[in-house]
Amino acid sequence: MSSFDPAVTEPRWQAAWENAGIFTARHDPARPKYYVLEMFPYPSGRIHMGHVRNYTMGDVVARTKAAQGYSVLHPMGWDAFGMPAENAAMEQGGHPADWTYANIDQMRAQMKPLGLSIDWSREFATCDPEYYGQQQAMFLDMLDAGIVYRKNAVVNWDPVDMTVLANEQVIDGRGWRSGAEVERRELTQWFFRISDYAEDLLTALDGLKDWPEKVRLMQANWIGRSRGLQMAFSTVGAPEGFDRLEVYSTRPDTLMGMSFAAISPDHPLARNLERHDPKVAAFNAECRRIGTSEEALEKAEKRGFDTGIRVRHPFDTALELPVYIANFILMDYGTGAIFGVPAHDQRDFEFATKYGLPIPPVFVARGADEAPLDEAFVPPKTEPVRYIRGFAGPEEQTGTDAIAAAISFCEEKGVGHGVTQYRLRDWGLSRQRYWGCPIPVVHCDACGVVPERKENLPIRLPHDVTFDQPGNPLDRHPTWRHCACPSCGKPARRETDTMDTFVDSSWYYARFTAPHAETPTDPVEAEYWMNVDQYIGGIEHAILHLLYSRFFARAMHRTGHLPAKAIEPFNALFTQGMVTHEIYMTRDAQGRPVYHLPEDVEDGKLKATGAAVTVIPSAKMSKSKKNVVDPVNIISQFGADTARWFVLSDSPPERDVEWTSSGAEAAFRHLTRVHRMAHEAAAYTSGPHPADADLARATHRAIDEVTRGIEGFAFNKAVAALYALTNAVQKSDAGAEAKRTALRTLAQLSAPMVPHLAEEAWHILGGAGLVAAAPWPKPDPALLTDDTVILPIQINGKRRSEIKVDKALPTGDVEKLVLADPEVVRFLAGASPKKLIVVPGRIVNVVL
RNA sequence: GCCCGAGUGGCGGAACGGUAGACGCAGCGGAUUCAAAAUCCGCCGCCGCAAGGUGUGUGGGUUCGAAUCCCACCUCGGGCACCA
Repeated sequence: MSSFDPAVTEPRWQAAWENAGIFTARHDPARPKYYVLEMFPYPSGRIHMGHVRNYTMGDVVARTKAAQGYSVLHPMGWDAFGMPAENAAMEQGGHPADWTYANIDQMRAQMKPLGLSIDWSREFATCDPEYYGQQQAMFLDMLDAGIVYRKNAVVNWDPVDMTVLANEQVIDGRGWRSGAEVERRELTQWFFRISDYAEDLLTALDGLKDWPEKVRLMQANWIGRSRGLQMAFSTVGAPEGFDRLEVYSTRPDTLMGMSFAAISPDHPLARNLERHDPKVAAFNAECRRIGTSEEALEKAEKRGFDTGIRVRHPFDTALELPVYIANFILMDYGTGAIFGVPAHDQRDFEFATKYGLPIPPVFVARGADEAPLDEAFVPPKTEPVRYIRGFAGPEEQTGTDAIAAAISFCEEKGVGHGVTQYRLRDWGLSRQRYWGCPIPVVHCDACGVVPERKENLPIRLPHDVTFDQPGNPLDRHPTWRHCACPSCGKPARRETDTMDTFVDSSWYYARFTAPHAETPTDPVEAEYWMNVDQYIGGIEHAILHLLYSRFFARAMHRTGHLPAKAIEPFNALFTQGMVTHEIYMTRDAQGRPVYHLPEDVEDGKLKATGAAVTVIPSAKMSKSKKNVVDPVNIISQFGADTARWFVLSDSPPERDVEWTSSGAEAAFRHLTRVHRMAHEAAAYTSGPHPADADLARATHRAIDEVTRGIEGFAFNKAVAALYALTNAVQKSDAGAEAKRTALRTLAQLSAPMVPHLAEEAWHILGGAGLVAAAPWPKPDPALLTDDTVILPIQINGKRRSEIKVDKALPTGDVEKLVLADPEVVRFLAGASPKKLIVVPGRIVNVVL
């Protein structure tokens, strides 16, 4: 009997699959198709356990669907543009393209031993000119269709490095390299009109039945539809042209509780004032140092600057209220100006407290009297409250009703009008960086902004660039930006901004259906393969990537690149958890923490020195904490099947899984056991046995549980069912043929998870052909049900006894048996029960 | 700060509102072995000799019955528009 040696068998079966060509996606109109996609990786250079988990899950689905008779598309590619390649070029020299393609080669070489059922013939990288050229073609179509436009927007500007910084490069308001205080700068940038699709993107969420509810909720909140009042205050003492101040509020019912107005530091009025008043300029500059991220703005201490300007209250024009510039007002939302109602908004409350403004309550809880507040009173809008400073609708009403009444009232009085607003902002796609898809437009002194001609695509990135100085190398390239105007032919300049990498990942799923087409998509292939039937990736992409992809599919449809059915490109979504590991730490002489790789630690001690390590609870694997397990090492030690089996075991896929060496060893042990059992069963000689029927039952129960586990994305439960079947075969007295049959089924059911071992076992047990090509087993319903059932008996909700009854026994007979049960008799002590609840086939509860 | 999740034995977890702890890990006992490894068999929430009690982050509530539903809170994680 040969021993279990994955290092030998895994490459052998991978070669067998390749020779059979069974993973090549085939456009076969006679068969239903199934498109499985995992979020493609960024080519960092090394795969990590998170990748293994993600791709193994997709592989389980792909292999199961293939066995169930679908024509499966399961592709792989690379999200290859982005900042890390430029950072590497700056830090280590070299070129982003060389770095990226070398990383791709390494990662592909690390992935192939996993034995994934991927159609590698469809592989591409988003930095391939063949890919980004088609992206440029779509950009031009979208420009033509009015989906793309230019406007000014703020960026983080590092005044020392003279470069634009990403939010993650701004640390405590300073540039990560230069340490200089970051400024906000306005640049003219390209935008997608995603906000035009806000309503559709919101309402269509209801149709995404196979998406996690939490993702739909997060997207709905992100889009943030609100109904409110837009109105103008007349101003006193404002500069010319600012005699009115437009505000938007979702709580117009609280208008009588207003004690100030506030505008964004980027509001036109604030900008006007700062030109004449150095104090305003200084305050605004201070605000702009917070950066551009909403998180930073919200967390910053609330500060304001009294402009001296006043606004008149629309319902009491004698009342004049101060206008502040405030650092927490966003220019992008509403009109960039608000009226502050401190009694019913916590931010306004803090602001009013700080600046000594009045806090008049508009409403109080039902039955309560007006009293000074020590925090804002913000009950749910659905809760009825009593309005003491209301002006529309009854005294007692819900916030929702009061808002509607306030809008109607204001519209009647001509004070303002009801509007529907969205929090969702247009998608800025311009990046002042080299390693991205060039935006295919030309700036001509005579013709303005001119789209490049499609026949000139792709506009390729120049290779001869350097990263020895900060800023965008495209800007300082000696020749690249000089070109002829596509319209008038005179000398002109190329756009040197490139596209946000979210653009690249917003349509790769469509490109996989025809990766080498001469147009962005091939209508015939897109029609057959779209949509993605199952998309799998991290929850961190719940909002941006998925929302952008949903928008882009709509934009592609409008420009003729996708069929109507593909505007929601992902039929089903699954978001998987992270792979975590304990962190091992010691301290150096200065008391600073020093982290250690798991492979250098044994029994809580460093292998090298024997020093005890501090164990910090599990966290996401990260290089800085060194709590990483390299899949390459695991594969060389145990084989790919062990890594695959581990990441599917124990934890539910949507939750984090903690990697432990004992778990990996257990996985390996289990696979070894199955291998050994296959050999033993193959050598068995014994006739039929009465236990054969029980084993068949166990087998069919496993078919049922594993199939439901896989289809319900509960791989951990499928794994548990496979353990149970393995145990059942081991303990069974069944005859040789019955055991072989059970083990062949075990091999089939295991094949999506541990495909190499499954092939090996299938082969040993005399299965025909490849198990990867064998049809998925179906459970026999007759073998799934039991005639008798154990019925637990509760007394006052506590389990006290049980009876074994025929499943079909009428409730009346069950009641008689229950009342005769010794435990029940003992508890009743002669009395009769108050109530007797029989849930047929499940439980009995006796209420005393 | 705002939005969204998650919390069950020593550990990972299982459980249509119906026997809490399936399955795995660790641990303990036994078989096999000259011995060990490997393997196999059994036990295993906590308190208790037992009877029994108790138990799903905390505190309330709904229900014949709550890990599951509702309210409040605590802790941890994801996202916050230029990280991917």
